Amino acid sequence: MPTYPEMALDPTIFEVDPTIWCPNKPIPYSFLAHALSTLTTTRSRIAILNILTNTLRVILKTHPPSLLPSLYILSNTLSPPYESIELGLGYSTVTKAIQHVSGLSSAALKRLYTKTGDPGDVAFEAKSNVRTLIPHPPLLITSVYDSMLKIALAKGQGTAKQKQSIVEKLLVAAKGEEVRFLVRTLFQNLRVGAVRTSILTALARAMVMTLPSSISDTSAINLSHYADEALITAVKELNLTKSGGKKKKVEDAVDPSNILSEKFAAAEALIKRVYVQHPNYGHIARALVEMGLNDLAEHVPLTVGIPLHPTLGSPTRSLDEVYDRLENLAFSAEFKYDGQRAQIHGWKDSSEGPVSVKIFSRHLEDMTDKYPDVVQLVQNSFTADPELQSFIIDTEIVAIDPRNGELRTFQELSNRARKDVQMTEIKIAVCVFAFDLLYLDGQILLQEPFRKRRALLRTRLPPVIPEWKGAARLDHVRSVESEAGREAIEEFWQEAVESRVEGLMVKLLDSGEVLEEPSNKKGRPRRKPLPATYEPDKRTSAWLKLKKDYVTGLGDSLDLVPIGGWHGNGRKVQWWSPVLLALYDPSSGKLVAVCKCMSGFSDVFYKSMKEKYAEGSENCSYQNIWDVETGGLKPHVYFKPQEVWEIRGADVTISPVSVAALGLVSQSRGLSLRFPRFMKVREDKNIEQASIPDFLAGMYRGQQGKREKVEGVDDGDLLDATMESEAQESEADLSNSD
DNA sequence: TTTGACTGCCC
DNA sequence: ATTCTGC
DNA sequence: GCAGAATGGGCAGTCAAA
Repeated sequence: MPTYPEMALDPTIFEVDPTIWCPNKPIPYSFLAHALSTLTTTRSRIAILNILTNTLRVILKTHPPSLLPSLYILSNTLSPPYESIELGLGYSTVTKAIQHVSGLSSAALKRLYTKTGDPGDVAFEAKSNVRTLIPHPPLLITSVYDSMLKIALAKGQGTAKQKQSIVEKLLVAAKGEEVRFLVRTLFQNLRVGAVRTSILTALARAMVMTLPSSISDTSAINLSHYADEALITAVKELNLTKSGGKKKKVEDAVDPSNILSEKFAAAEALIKRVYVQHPNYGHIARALVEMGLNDLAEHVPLTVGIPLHPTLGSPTRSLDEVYDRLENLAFSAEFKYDGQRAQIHGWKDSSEGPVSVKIFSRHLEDMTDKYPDVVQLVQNSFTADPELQSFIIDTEIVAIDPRNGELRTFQELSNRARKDVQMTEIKIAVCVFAFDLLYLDGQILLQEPFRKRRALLRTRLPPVIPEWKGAARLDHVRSVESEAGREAIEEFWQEAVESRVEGLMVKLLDSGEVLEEPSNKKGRPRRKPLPATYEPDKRTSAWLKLKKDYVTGLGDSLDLVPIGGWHGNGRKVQWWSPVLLALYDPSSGKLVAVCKCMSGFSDVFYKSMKEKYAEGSENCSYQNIWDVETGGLKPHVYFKPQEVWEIRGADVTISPVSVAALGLVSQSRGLSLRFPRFMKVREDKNIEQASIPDFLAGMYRGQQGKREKVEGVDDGDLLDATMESEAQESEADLSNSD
């Protein structure tokens, strides 16, 4: 194994040695493992970016074909998100393989797991005692990636064994740190403090400093993107002397480190912008390796049929906060429906040609197969408007009652089949609530203000209610504009609270300026631009999500008793996480588990919890000695019940594992909580004063009671007998005995 | 053939 | 999804 | 304020075991 350099150096000081391997020889996986291992030694963002930048520079300089597999391994993916290639293995298969290769018992591995809280660390320790007799050729970055692909592509009977054997071969060949990161990669949880954003930042910096060795003809290259030798040397000298003496005052414009920073910033912005509009490392790596940073955005453009990262909203806790943040700028308040985010692409390659449709999820998975009814709807829109050539819309797909369009729950939408769905087999009807238009007839609209995008959406893609009741509908989200006055907005919010939507999305209509948050006390307040453009991948302040769940006194709040816990993973390895929580059932005097909870605890609270319920103390047992009912939830340890916590959730759900309130709503299923999180300790309550099953059942019924018609389409047609009976059946499934 | 463990992905 | 933490 | 990490309920789909 070669001796690897110190990776955390400032990139101007780090020397890329092109002879570290034979020129153009594939790069050993041990190099990547070395880099990943170095990453885990620091939490400094600067150091992390240095390590990643230097790693990618070495790859660009010595073996550009290794760039793409390296990007996949670093980002814990195998393919672009919209091409679903999944490993299909997890704890069970990998643990079996580790067991087989290390020869350790399953109990010994469990002990290691409890101690380290990381499967990679378990494998590392397990294998550290194993002496391999036969020397193995070194693993290569490319060969590791190819093995992963092989695992992912295995299909059908007998594949579990096949996958396990590939994993075992990898583990046998892996040495030292390679074992740790190989296993973390197989678990798709690298935990090195760097995910997509850092990788893209480092890729940009690496490109600025290192022209890939694959670009031989530099005459066609615009070198202004890059830092030349002289600049790098100048910054290096500054960096080397900086620590010793005082930095000499230089004009900003000629300060070499400023010039380099600016080149970095420009390349980072470019690569990030390109990636979020066209999230495909393969296309980006190819363009970079062949043509460098030149015209990257033109080589890898936003493309109909390839998803872009959606804009996200910032959580907001009250209407007051909304007005505080947007001041007097015009906004639209929209219903936030409880369904599934969907980015829908529709296009014709020629005016007579067939219509192509793709439907992508919030995380850019291709779910076209799940919604043939929506595909049909889109195709009909093209038929209805022969002028239409292409579009990308942002929508929420919501389950509806096919008879009248009433909204149904998220849980009902979840019941839809996902693969190879045939039109004739659809059981859950949907409405597509469109709220944004990103692309129309070959024009990218991201830079247009929301008011304009929305106007185009409304005129070019009008609502559709097909004749057949089970067909997908198209509608626009219901909204009220700030121009209608605060009272109208309050009223609209009230309507949202009382109906089956999650709350409101408040969106800036025109680009403007707002007061910057007074982050440091002495800085005087400044105006900061707030664009109303579509910002892929950003949690923007121009979109505020106001969920009733966030607003104090509106969400569902329960007082529950902690009755057990699990050993935490990763950074929570020394604490109990998650914690099992229970209702108090006065009729039996027993505590009944409702849900697990891991959100809302501060580190300080975790520490005190671990002290109070210390392993081996009288408050903590491996057996269920306090006789609590946990249903399908089996914690590692049981707590002596003694306190009450306020727990908040967004909804009450019918649960396949919970036995809380069993028999009150359904004969066979209990109730649980969606998005549970810890609010505070109820010092004033003892465990007999915790919430009871009747209370939880009442909350569930309250939710079900909200059946007002809330969407905008009016529809008084006759009922379709078939769909009606099906709808009632599915409702019976959910809300009553089964 | 049915059941159940496991995985991936919605929120 | 939600939430907390370090930079 | 960003970036990262650690996890929630619950569904369909896949494959192995019963």
